[in-house]
Amino acid sequence: MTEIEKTLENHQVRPTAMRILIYKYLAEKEIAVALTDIESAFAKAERTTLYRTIKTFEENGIVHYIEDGTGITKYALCEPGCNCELEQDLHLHFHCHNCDETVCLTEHKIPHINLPDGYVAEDANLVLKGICEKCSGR
Amino acid sequence: MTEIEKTLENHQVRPTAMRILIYKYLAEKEIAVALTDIESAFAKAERTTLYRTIKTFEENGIVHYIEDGTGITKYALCEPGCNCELEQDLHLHFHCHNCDETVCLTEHKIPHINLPDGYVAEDANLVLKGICEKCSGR
DNA sequence: TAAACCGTGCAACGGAAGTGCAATTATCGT
DNA sequence: ACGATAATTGCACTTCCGTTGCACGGTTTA
Repeated sequence: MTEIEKTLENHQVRPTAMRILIYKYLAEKEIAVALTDIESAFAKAERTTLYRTIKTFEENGIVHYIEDGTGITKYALCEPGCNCELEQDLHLHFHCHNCDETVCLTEHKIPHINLPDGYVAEDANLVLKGICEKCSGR
Repeated sequence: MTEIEKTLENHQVRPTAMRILIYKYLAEKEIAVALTDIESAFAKAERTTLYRTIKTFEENGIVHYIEDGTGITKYALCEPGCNCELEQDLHLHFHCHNCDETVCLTEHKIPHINLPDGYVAEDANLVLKGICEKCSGR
């Protein structure tokens, strides 16, 4: 049994061929991917299957989804031990408007914000936008 | 000439009847509104007209759009003197998952973040999610 | 082994965003 | 005041993405 299969089982996800392939794809990509990206990578597979696979991954804490402001939901593998539900675990994301890629900046957490009375924050989403490392030419 | 008409002209937008109505609607609402909200408020008007009106408003700095993570673009009037293009002018937004309303917290600015080398941030979007003042019962 | 369950494929739906074009309305120069 | 011109609006249609229902097939479990 491979590492990937173990990982999937650890998250109560049965390691089918499709799921292993998609997991591998996500692991190789260093950026957040949209459903359409996975579709073009796996042109032979059904759109629905990919959709439900990523949905299963999400529900079982294998990936987290990212709203980068493009209106298209993207996904990225959770870090080992990441707990996306807790506010202090929330990292920020960077969206490059040149290459349209979104990356997780896992080491950068969202700073705590003091809200007005009556507001209770349970979640947060911070997306910085601009030019990424690759496109800025360093 | 009313205040609203003056405001529109200040932003190089011709004050048509439709636009004045929509501006008034936005001004009365204290929360960010989606296109569909405007549609239901102005059921008699054409969807496209509303769409293009809000687009015009946006291009001329009358409203700014908000990505609150629901996948639906929302809009809110800019504060007088607000300059949404400058990073230091970016305020944050709060989305309540109970009433599904999004409010601008204009007095709360997005804190500055130090990015890794090569990344150039030009814009930012921060949405806090939870229970709003109205729904938390204070 | 039969039954239950889960994953996958196929088809179709629905909402939201966007476009092209014709018709109407407002603006401007003369 | 009038026609030319440009901006605004209405209508029809398209596209894209996310989502669901249903049926088939393989796998697991009693």
